[in-house]
Amino acid sequence: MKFELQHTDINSKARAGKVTTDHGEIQTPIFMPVGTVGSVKAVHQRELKEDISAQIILGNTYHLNLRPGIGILEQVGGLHKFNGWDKPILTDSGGYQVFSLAQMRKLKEEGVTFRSHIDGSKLHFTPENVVDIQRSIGADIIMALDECPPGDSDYKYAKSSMELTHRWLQRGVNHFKSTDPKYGYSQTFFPIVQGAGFRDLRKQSAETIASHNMEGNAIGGLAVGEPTEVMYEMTDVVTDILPADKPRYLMGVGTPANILESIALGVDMFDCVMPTRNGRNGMLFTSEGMINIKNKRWADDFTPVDPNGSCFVDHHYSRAYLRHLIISKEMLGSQIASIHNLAFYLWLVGEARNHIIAGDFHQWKTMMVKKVTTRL
RNA sequence: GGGGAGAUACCAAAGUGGCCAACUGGGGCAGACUGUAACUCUGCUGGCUUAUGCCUUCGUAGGUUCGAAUCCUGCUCUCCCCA
Repeated sequence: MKFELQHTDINSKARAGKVTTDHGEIQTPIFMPVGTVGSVKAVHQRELKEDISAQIILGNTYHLNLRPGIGILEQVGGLHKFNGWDKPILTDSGGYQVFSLAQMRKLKEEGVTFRSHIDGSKLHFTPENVVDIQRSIGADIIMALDECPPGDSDYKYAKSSMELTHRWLQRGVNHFKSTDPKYGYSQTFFPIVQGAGFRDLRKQSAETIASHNMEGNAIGGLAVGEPTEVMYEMTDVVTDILPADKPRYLMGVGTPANILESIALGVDMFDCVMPTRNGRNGMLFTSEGMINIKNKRWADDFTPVDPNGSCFVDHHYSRAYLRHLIISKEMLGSQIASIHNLAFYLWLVGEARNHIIAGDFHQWKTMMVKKVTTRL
């Protein structure tokens, strides 16, 4: 993987860059649609490419390991072959499941044991075997196994959790360096900053992560219950330390406003389930504000889903029709809403990039944050 | 023509003397959702007003009772079975 830093904003820490992988280039800042089980829910690959202009998508180690299982993925030659997505794929390590499936896991120095949410069977993840699994999945970008502690963790817990993540990181890096890609293209490995809501821990973690000198770095453990200002503050602290010549990935974030603010703080890569999940639940993000399409006021609004939108569904369908579909729980509703939201997210980061390059990012962002947080 | 069952809030359906403004589900109206256990979850859904308050409601008209959606009588309507 290669990263080229192309422009840096004068009035903020925003950057425009280019990541190059064996599966193609990624223009940053970028948003990466989440496809947990190898599928961006309700969206097919041609739509991802042509309507949404996605440049990279996510998969998840925990979920893909359960289904279809590593055997199948190795047999077919990796996830790209399996799901028909020939652009880059990044896989999360299962660190988020340490947080989201907290009731069904046990943390130990060695690793983490999950109770499968599907059949209750035991799964053991270590910093080493999640590298193996991600190599088998064929991810272009492999994430380190981390512990993602809740946003309201106290200092003592946050510190010991961070230290565990750091020890795991060393093991993960060692293992990554001693193993090879399985399918003939290169894979890279991103470590993850932790430290919950504490500046000194975040600082310490960012320094530790940076010292491993990997090709890119991630910021984890944010947007997990802490106040938004804390999230920005932590991001700010961390991006001051992480090297400028490597991409920075803020994991799991976020709302359109979160993304704009974080771009201004020097983040290059984002992923979030919000455009897809909230879309399925009837929430649309647009350049003029947020729409709860289930609200009665849209029942007879026969204007386009998003007149400013860039993709087919935005102009082909009306708000009234989309509301009808979502309320009737029709699959097409989920599809339209997901495609629209993802296309908007990709448009948003693309515009951010254009404005960074043009030099007026800061004022554009200020205006855009206002719009995007409006409720229509 | 004979016999039987039933009418409860927008719909369906519990409740068969006080704990009933009335279970529950659907529908409706809002809200939530941030590295996806999520096409999911939460709240409200008679009126006034928001209170340990009042008023009006369980087909309809009366009655019994301290007290009725619940018991009795008349009426209206619906459904099922047999002719």
